[in-house]
Amino acid sequence: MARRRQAVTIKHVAADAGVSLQTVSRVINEEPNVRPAMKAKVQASIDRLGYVPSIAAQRMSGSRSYLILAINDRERTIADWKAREGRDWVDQMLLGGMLTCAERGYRMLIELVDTHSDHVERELSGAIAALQPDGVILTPPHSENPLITGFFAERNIPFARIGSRQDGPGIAITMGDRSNARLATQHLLDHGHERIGFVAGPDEFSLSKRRIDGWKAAMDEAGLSHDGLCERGDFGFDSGKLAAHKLLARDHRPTALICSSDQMTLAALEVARAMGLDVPGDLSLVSFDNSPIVRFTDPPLTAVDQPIAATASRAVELLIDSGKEPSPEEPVIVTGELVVRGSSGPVPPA
Amino acid sequence: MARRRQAVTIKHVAADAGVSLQTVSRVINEEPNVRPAMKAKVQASIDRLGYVPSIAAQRMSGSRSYLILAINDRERTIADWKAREGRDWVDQMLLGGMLTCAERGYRMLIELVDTHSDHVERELSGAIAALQPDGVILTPPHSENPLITGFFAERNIPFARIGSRQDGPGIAITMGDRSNARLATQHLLDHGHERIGFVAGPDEFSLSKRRIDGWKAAMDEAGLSHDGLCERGDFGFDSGKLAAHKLLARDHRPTALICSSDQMTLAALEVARAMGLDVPGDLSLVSFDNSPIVRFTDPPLTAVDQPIAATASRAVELLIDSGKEPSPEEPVIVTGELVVRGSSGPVPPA
DNA sequence: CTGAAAGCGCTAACAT
DNA sequence: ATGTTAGCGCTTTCAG
Repeated sequence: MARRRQAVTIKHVAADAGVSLQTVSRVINEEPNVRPAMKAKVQASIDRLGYVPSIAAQRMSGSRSYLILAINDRERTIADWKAREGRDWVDQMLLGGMLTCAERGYRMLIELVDTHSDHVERELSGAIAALQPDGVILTPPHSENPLITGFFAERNIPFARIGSRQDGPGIAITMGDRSNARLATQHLLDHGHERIGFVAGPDEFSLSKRRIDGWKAAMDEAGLSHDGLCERGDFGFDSGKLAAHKLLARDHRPTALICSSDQMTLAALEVARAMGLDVPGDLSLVSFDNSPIVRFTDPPLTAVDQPIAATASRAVELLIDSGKEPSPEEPVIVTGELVVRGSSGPVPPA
Repeated sequence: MARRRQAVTIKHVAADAGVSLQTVSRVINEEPNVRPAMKAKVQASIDRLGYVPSIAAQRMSGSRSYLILAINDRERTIADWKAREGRDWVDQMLLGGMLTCAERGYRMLIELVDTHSDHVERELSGAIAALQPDGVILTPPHSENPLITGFFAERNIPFARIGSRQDGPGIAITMGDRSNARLATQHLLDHGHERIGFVAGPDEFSLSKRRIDGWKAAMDEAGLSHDGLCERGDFGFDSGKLAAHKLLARDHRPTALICSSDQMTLAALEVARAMGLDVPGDLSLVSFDNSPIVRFTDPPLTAVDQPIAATASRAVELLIDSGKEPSPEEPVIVTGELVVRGSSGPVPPA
C-alpha cells in the first residue's frame, strides 16, 4: 500500500486560481476580506478540482477538527446491541446527530465509555487526545457524572448533557421528563383511573426523579394519593417484573401502571397476564421510550415518545454554534409526546 | 474558546524520558530497533504523562489515520431509522465493527452515501479527502456498484465488500446466502413440505440471486419443482404483501414460504391471516434477518440469522491487516444459522 | 484586501 | 540502536 497523500490540496487550488494559499483558506472558511471576484475564481477552482480540505490538516493547524463525539455508556450500549430487543437509542442519536453534523460539514463519532470505571479519566483523555473533537455529547448516566462533566469543563471542551437539567458547565438538554410524566398520568386520569402506579427508573438517572415528580404533581392536583404506588426498576425487564409484581399484589391494586421504559412495561404486561388480568380491560399500561417493539406487542403499548433524534440534532447545533454564540443558560427542553395505543383504556367498573 | 493545543505531545514525552522524538515514535508504533531498557523508560514517561498520539498529526505525517469508514446506503438507512421498525443492521455493524476497531486502536465512522446519485464520486471524494480512512467497509447495495468499488480500487484504498462474492478488487465477504437458503429450505423439507415458495430480494442485491440458487438447489435435490414458486420483493413490507399474495393465490398454493427479509415475512403473515390461513398450521413461514421484531410477532418467526456483527468485525480485521498480510483471494464467508421459532412446522395434512 | 513566513504533532528518510 | 532533518496540508500570525 503506497504512502497516500492528499490528491488535491490547497496548493493545487491556489496554483490553479493563481492566488496564494491564504486566499484559498479564507474562501474555504468563509472569512471576510476577500473580494467577490476573487472568491468566485477560487470557488471555481475548488469545484473544478473537487477539492475538499483534510480535516487532519485543519485540526493540525490549530483550527477545528469538525468532529463531534457522542459518548455512550459502554456496558449498557453493548448489552442493548447484543440483546437485540429493539432499543434504538443509538440509531436515533445517529439519525438526529449525524445528519445535522453532515449539514454543517461535521462528522459524528460514537465512543463507548464505562461510567463506573475508576479510570474514566484515562478513557476520556485518550479519546480527546486522539480525536480532538470540537464538541462532546454526553448521554445518561454520563451527563451527571461529575468526573466526566468536570473533565470537559476543565479543558474548555464544549459539551452537551442530554437528560440533565442541573446547573453547571455544559449545555443541559432534556426531553421534558416531568411534563411527559404528567402527560401520561393525565391521560390515565382522563380515563377515570384513580389508583395509578408508577415504576420509576434508577436513581443514577436524574430523569427518574423528575418523572416521579411529574406523576406525583398530576396525582396531587387530582386530589389522589400516591402512597405506596411507586416502585423502582433499572429500566430492564427483570426489574420491571419485580416492581410490577409488588404493585399489583397490593390489596387495593392499581388500575393503571406507568413504567419508565418499554422493557419494564413489557414485564408489567407479562405479570398482569400471569395474574389473569386483561390489558387494558383490567389494567391500563403506559410506557416510556416508544422504541420499535411497542407496536408489535399485543396489545400495542401506549407510550411517551422520547424525541432522541431531535434532541441529538439540537445538541449538535448548539455545540457547533457554541464558538460564535453563547450557549443557553437555561436547560433546553425538547418535548416528547404521548402516543396512544391499545394498552390503555377506561378504568374498569368497580 | 481558546485555541486548543495538544496537552501532552511527543515532545513532552521525549523531554521527560530524555530521548529523541524518533525514539518515542518508535515505541508508540512498536517498531524494532529500540532497546528494551530504552523502551521501558519511554513507556514509563508515556504512562506517567498520559500521552496519547493525535491521529490528526499521525495522519499528517503520512502514516495511518486509524479510521475505518463504514459506508451505508443513505436512503435505506435513514428510512430504517425513521420507520423505527426494529431493523438493527447499523447497530450490529457498530457492535462488530466498532469494538474490533477499538481493540486495535482504530475508530469506526459511519458515512451515508446515495447509491443512485449521479455524483456518487463527488460524495466519496469528499469523505475520503476529509477523513483519509485507512479502510472502507462497503455494504449492499454499494458492494457491487462498480462506480464505488472502482473508486476505491483506483485510489488503492483497502476496502471490503460485504454481501458480495464477485471477483475483483477489495475483500469479498458474505454471510453464506446460498447455504443459508438451503438451510431454510431443508428445514421445511424435513417437515414434509413439498411446495415451498420463495420471496426473493431485489436484483440490485446479488445475494438475492444466491439465495434463490440455494433454495432451487435444495428443491432440485429433493426432486421437487420450483416452477412459479418464486416472486421478487424489495425487502419492504408492501412488496412482501404483493409477492405473498401472488404465491398464495395460486391454485395449488405453497404450504411454506421463505421470505428474504423480516418485513416481507411479516407481510406474508398478514396476507395469510387475511386469507384465513393459520401459521404454522396451514402455512409455514421462514424469514431472513432475524432482527429484533421477529421475537415479538405472533407466532415468533423462524428466521435465518444474519451475522452482521461477526461479519463487520471480520471485515475490520482484514482491512487493518491488509497492510501487512495479503488479503484473502477467495470470498470470506461468515455463516449464519437458522433460528427455529413458532412460524414453521409440519406440512398440513393433504 | 492579499501575501509570506512560521508552526501545529508526528513520521519517513537519512544520517550517525 | 538512536538522533537529525524535512515535510505532510492547513491556518495563524504578521507584513505589505
